[in-house]
Amino acid sequence: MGTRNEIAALPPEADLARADSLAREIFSDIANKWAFLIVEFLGQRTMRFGELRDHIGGISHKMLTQNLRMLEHNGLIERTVHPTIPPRVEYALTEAGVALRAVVDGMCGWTQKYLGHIEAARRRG
Amino acid sequence: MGTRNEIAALPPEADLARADSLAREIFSDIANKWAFLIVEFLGQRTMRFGELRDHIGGISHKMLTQNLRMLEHNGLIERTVHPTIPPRVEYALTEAGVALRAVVDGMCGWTQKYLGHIEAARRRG
DNA sequence: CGGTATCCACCATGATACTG
DNA sequence: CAGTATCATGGTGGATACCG
Repeated sequence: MGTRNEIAALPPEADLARADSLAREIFSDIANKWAFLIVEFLGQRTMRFGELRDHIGGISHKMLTQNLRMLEHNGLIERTVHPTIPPRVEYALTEAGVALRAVVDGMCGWTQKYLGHIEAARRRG
Repeated sequence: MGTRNEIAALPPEADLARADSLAREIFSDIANKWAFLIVEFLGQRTMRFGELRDHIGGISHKMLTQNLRMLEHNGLIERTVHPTIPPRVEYALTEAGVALRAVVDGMCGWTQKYLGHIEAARRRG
């Protein structure tokens, strides 16, 4: 996506949204704020469970676990357990995760770019 | 916020995630499946309420209304009422919405590209 | 430290009905 | 056709506690 031209010709991908149910299911799973934030932070570097929780902020232990499991199940992140005491568990993006990171970064960039626009819209309506 | 980033050259956008609460709030509002699907379909063309509902599929009247209001409130879509009988209401993307569409398209493309990868991951784990 | 399980409050959501 | 309101209800997600 990144530098692909505007809206010009944006074909097949478009109908993914209504396409087969598996694609739709995956799309719905991953298009949520926690998944995006996790991908964003793991995109910066590999992190441990606690680091991730602290960086994200405002996420409960349970939600983080749940989303990490979901992302792992879908092959976006890889979980490495170091059998030390205390345990050390590292999470890293897979290739698919890195690819998604580009999308999430696009969204981050979008948010920054249109922050003013949005504030203005809110004041109006 | 830190304008320096540890990784290659994925700039400031990265720390938006933890940046000011307004950006975070907007990010969290919009990073959800319904918002994405609405943006995706309105990106194809302007649509009426019912059309949108039918194209998206599986969304309740209430959820659609709610999300449309949220997107309008944030200045991503524009609502035009034609005072006919029966009423005709058209929804279209604003400039900000069109820009977000690029992101959503990226996500659609990603989903298609990694569908096989994901299926494989699911079978394994 | 990280994971799992349990409990429970609350809210998001769907269904339904009514209005303009 | 589109919007709003109301209601119930089940599921989401937070808090807590305990395990490895």
